[in-house]
Amino acid sequence: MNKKQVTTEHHHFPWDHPRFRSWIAVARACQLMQQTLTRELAHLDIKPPHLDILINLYRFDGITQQELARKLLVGRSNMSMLLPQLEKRGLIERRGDERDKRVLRLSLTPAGRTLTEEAMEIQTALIEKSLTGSPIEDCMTVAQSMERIIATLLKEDGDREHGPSSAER
Amino acid sequence: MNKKQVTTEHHHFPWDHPRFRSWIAVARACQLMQQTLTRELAHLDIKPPHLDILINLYRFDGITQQELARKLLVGRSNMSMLLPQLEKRGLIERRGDERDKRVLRLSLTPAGRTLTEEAMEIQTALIEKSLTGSPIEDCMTVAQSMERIIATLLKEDGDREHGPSSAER
DNA sequence: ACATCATTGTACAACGATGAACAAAAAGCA
DNA sequence: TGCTTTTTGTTCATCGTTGTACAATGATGT
Repeated sequence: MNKKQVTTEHHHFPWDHPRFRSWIAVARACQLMQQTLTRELAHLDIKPPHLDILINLYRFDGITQQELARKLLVGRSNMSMLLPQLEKRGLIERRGDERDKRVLRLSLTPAGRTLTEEAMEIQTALIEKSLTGSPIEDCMTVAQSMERIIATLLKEDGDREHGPSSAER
Repeated sequence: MNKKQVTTEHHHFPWDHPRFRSWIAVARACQLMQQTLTRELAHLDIKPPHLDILINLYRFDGITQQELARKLLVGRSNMSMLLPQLEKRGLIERRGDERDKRVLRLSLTPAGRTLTEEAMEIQTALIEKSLTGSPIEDCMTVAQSMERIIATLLKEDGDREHGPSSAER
């Protein structure tokens, strides 16, 4: 009687679906990771959104606000709110492009680069610590699944709006 | 010289770490899923946070605000802001417990239950559609990895605060 | 050249999430 | 009993995110 007499696979409730349960776990893990990162980043006086920006400037010097927003999957207005803060703190610079006077090209200051390296170290350590329980091959499986999901969602998402997106980060 | 003379595995940059790249994919997938769900839920006039609440009331009738907040991994104040909205819309009820006059016990109204079922259908469909590219066994691997991450983060997280947490959702 | 449309960044109002401070009720302990 | 501590929920200020509307600039087409 320990099979609960459930012989059908009707899945009356969402939480009986294996994919649903999987995704809930993903969402909760993400939420927790974000909260933990927020705490561990606190003494640098930055938050995950700022770090996302800094890392992208670290990789892609001279990027524009538009491109940055697209990589981070956020709206342009978001960048217009956050970037002036980082600029006032002397972490980034915004220079207008001469050939296209609409765009602002972004780059890290030396102080910004130093801070970014410290913050990336913290983030990397946190991720390593959280994922040491999972073998590398499992991580690759996870990555593949997530890439597929991203591709699926981005397809119907990109159709409706901002043109061809990449979001490679 | 196109191998950049890097023969070691030193991983100078975070994005060279396989676990780091895996996690970035997870975070981006989560972000996209949330945005997509927000859009598909729009015509019901609710957002993912509301749905999270409703689903938990659907499963755990008579739960308190504190318990609900702990399951959702958010602060109590958050519930104090959101629940009155849902109550005014006639989707939930809040009745004071007689034996403990501090707590408010939450339950869905018939209208709330109906709406929750509609919303869950939308969410389930979205998840199924996004994950059909991944075989069930991969989903199970993902779920296991995420559970491990949740356990790891919750351990050091629960130490600092609210006592024993479960967050089973 | 001129009109039209698209793109880039900003301003603003609305909303969800957070942490701190607070009041009320309960629990623990002398 | 009376005191302290804990728990539960609320209030408030702050912050990140979104969508809309807008101005400036560039691109396109006639």
